[in-house]
Amino acid sequence: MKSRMTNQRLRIIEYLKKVKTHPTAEMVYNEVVKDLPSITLATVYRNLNHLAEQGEINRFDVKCTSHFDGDMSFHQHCICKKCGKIHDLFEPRINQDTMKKVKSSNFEPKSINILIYGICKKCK
Amino acid sequence: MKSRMTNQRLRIIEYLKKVKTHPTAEMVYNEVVKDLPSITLATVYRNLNHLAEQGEINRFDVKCTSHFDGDMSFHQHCICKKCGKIHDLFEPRINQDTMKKVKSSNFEPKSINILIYGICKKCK
DNA sequence: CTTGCTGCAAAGGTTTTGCATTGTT
DNA sequence: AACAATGCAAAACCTTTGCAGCAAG
Repeated sequence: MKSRMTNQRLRIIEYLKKVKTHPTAEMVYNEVVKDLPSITLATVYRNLNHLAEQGEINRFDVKCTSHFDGDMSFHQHCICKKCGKIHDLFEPRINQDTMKKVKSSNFEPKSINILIYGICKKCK
Repeated sequence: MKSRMTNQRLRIIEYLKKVKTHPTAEMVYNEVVKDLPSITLATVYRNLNHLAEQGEINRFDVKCTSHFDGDMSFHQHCICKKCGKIHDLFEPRINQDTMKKVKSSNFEPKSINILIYGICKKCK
């Protein structure tokens, strides 16, 4: 099936590529609805799923909630168990090494999610 | 609060330490209920949460569903986008390196989840 | 005997879906 | 003109919670 670029999809992409947070579907909705008052959560979900499917954005799940990341560069996510904040760690080597090992195990990787749970420096 | 070892908890731990799959709460329930017919899903959830909290088992979320792993050794999970199966990859170095980098960034890690999405060798 | 744990049932939160309509290409 | 995408409302799913009774320490 061929993709069509709608206003809704465009705004969602723009927003995700702009922010450095890792918003949930609802957070994306809350932002995008400011410009497109008629958009619905269902549309946001359908677009996020579509974009993740296409490899345009990254998704990772924390406690039964998906988070979306417009930054497709190799990095990691540190999730604080106390405050819940998600911090980026930029160590591309780790993902590259993982890629290499995975490939040589005969698994064809499409995306890699590295999540570290713990306590952030503010909370400790 | 002090932990108590109940029959329910014991069976759940035994099951998770034994299997090499990465069952969801429902899968754990379906197994454990065979021995303990009166156990409920709620109890399974409460125990899984408790055990994960205590660092006795590992949890990772895929598509709004938690999976639990009794194997606490450093390894990675490859998730096939076609058949949904989760395969283990044993490359402890990757987790060790990640640990080191995270610590030097001043984040105190408790657990690390490395999830690789892609296509398994059977499916391609 | 204290209080953590369980079973039950109900509720909460996130995500998906059917359908008629709209809007891209 | 095709058919992908949308809005709306309802449903599907997974997970948590309040409460009274039970049982481990």
